[in-house]
Order: sequence, then C-alpha cells, then structure tokens
Amino acid sequence: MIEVSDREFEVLEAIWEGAPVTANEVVSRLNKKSAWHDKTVKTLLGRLVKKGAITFQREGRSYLYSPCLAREEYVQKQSAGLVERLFDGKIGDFVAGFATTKKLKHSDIKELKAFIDKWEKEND
Amino acid sequence: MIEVSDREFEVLEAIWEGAPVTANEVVSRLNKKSAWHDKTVKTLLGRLVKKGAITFQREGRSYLYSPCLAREEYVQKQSAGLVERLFDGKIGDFVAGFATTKKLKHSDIKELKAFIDKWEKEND
DNA sequence: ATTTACAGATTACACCTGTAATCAAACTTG
DNA sequence: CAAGTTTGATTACAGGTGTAATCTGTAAAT
Repeated sequence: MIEVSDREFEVLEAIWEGAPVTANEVVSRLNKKSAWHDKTVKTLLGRLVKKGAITFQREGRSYLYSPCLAREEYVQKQSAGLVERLFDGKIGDFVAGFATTKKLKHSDIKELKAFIDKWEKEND
Repeated sequence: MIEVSDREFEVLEAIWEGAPVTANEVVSRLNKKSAWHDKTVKTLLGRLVKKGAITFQREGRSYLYSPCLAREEYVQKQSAGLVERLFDGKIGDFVAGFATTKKLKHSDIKELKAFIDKWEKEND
C-alpha cells in the first residue's frame, strides 16, 4: 500500500473531510485543530500527490485535491496490519490487550455485543 | 514513548523471544524468518540502546542485550494509539471495521464473547 | 610476542520526514 | 503595461531510517 507519513496522514484526514478541496481550505481545516504553516501544508500536498495518495484537477489558478483511496480502506488496512504484526492476526487478543490499559466503558461492551449479534445473524 | 522504527521493532521482537541475549543469537533468530546482514543488526542494536529501548551487560568480549520495556506494554500503547487516531477511541468501531475486510472466524467470535463474559463478571 | 579474529563503535550514504523559504508563472490592480 | 499578489514548484536543511563497510580494541592462536 501507499505509505504516508504521520503528518501526511493528518493532511489526508483533512481532505477526507470533504473533497475536492483547495489547498487553502485544507490549511483552514488543519488549523482548526493546531497551527500549520501553509508552506508546510503545500509541501505535504505535493508529496501526497507524488506518492499517488491524492490527485487534483486544475481549477483556474489553483488546484482542487481529492483522495485516491477511501478513508475506510486505508483505516482497515492499517488495522489489519497492526493486528497481524502485534497479535498474530487474532482480534480477540487485540481486544483483550487493549482492555488492560484502556478501561472499557459499558458503551464499548454494548457496541461489541451488537457487533457480535449482527455477525451471528449474518453467519448463522 | 520511545519511538522505534519498523526494522528496529523486528529486532526488538527477537530480543523479546528471550533475554538476555547476545547479538549473534539475535541475528540467528532474525534469520529464521528472513535474511539479515549481521552488520545491519548490530547497527540496529546500537540504535535501540541509544534510544533506551534495550540495555546490555558486558559478558566477556560481547554484550548481553535485554529489553527495557515489556512487549505487552509496547503492544498495548500501539493499539491504543491506533484506535484513538483512526476510530476516535471507539474499540467497537475498530472491530466492526476490521471485520469488513478480514473475515472473522467462529473462533474469533468465541474469543470476543469469552472476553466480554470475563469483563462483565469483573465489572458487574 | 606477533598475527589474527571477532565484537562493538564509527562512518557512509541515499532516501524519507518535518518544516519552511525562495522561485517562477500567472493573475489582479493601478 | 508595470507592480504586487497568489499558487504551485523547487530548493533547503537537519534529523531519522535502512543497509552496510570500515575502524579499533582486545582476546585467541601460533
């Protein structure tokens, strides 16, 4: 898969918020969370284009950027990779390990149960 | 937390297999999976020491390396970080997302249920 | 004692990252 | 049309990464 760095990922997130989008809008979105220098963002946009993670269409003097892969797709690959690397692919181990540090809430358990019910209905 | 690179992590895994351990034994363990040049491994060991991820005691002419943090600890922090970054901390979303690509097996579901039972017993 | 071997330390080097500044082309404004 | 502005492109530069080769000190062998 295309490898994006930490900072590049943050830029990607901003693009996933809504595309196509101008560089300036990306800068604005990012600055809602923390301070980004616009030159830095432009550089990262360029690198993402070069890596094939995003594309653009010229719109007058500027560009409109769009992601080349859906957030879900990216996120799922990252998840699968981590479970594979760290838990030998066993999601149960992941959840158990996760729960030893991050205290789960009742709502988390409820979500898990809902997921299991759904899975069992679909897979009798 | 201490940041270790991908390759450094693989070396760490070899050390976690059993420590304290000599550089040569680390090389051997790594070569069971894929080819590693011993010079490269030595470099990575040095970098891990410098980062404080591992330590060593001199043993005659060579060193015996040991990890400075437990695998569980490292793995849990990585897990928590990923769930936080990609799923806003919601583990249910993580599992649901994970299941859309990696087909879960009955054994996975069984593990999840066992985990939930345990959790519910502990948290009435 | 001199040579040899081996371990870790130092050096190498290209590519990636984070963080921008500068350049150049086009667009706007006077 | 000339000057300033805006946008992406190019350049910069230090520190990290992958992948080793070379240096250096000491231990083993002759």
